Amino acid sequence: MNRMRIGDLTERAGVTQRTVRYYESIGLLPSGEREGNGHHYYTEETVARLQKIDQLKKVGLSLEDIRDVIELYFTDTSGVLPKRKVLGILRQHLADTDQKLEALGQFRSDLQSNIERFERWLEANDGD
Amino acid sequence: MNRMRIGDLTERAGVTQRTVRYYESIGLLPSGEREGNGHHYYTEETVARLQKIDQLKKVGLSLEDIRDVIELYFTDTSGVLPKRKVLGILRQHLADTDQKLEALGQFRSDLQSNIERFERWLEANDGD
DNA sequence: TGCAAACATGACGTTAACGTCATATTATAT
DNA sequence: ATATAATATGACGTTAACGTCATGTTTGCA
Repeated sequence: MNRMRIGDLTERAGVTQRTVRYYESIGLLPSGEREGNGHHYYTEETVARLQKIDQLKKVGLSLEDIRDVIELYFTDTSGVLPKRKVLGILRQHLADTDQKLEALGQFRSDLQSNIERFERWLEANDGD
Repeated sequence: MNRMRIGDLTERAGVTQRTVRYYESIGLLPSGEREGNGHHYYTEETVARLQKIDQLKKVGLSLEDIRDVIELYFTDTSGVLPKRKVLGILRQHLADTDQKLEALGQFRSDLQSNIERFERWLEANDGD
C-alpha cells in the first residue's frame, strides 16, 4: 500500500498522529506532500523511517541525535550532505556509542553477579 | 574527609546542590542527618553514591530505575530487602539491558560502515 | 444528499530532571 | 560584633517528547 494518509501510516508504524506531526514540526520527518485539499500523503518509506526512528530511540539517542544520522539510512548520500561535517558527527556518535557500550556491559555484569548472589541465597534458605 | 556539608559534597561529587536536594526528595539519596541547626551532614559514602548514580545514568537508566538497584551497591543485602521481589526486578533489568546492548551494537556497526563509506568517498575525491 | 469518520491546526497540559531566583537562617572570618 | 559566605526551603521556570482537548474542514458511505 503506497500513498496513504496519516491514519494508515500511524497504524502501520505503531505511533500516534501527534507523534508524526511533532516529528514533521521538528524536521525529523519530511511533511507528506499536501494535495489541494490540505491533507498529507505518505508512502512506505515514511513507515520505514518511523520504524527506524523508533529503533534508534531504543538505542538511547535523542530525536536531535537521530536527525543527525537518519538521512544515512534513507537518502543517497553521494551529493546531498556536507560530507566532512557529517563524518565528524558520525565519529562523535561512534565514540559516544563505545562509551555507552562499555558502561552498559559493566552494568550488565554487575546485575548478573547480584542475581547469582540472590539465587544462591534463596537456594540456601529454601524453607523461607 | 568525613562528615561534610553540602558544599564539599557537591564539589567532590561534581553535582549541584539542587541535584542533591532533588535526589533526597525522591528518596534516591538518604537525607544527610540534621544537627540541631537544620544543616545536613554527609559522608564519603554519599559521595560514592552520587558517583554511582551518575554512572548508572550514563547507562541510560532513569532515576526510578536506579532507585531499584542502587541499594545493591551500598547496603548489606542479607536481611534488608524482600529478596524475591528484588530478584524479579533485577532479572527484568537484565533483560532490558541485553536488549539495549543488542540495539546499541547494531547501531555501532551501522555507524562504522557509514563512516568507512564516507572515508572511502573522501579518499577517492581528494581534490575537493 | 446527509452524516459519521478521518484529517488539520492551535493551544494548553504533562513528566522527568533538574535550573534559577528569592528569602530567611546559620556559620565564619576579621 | 558584624559583614560575608554557606545553607535551607519554597516557588516558579525549562527542555524534550509528546498527550489531550477544542474546533473546523474533508472524505467516504448509505
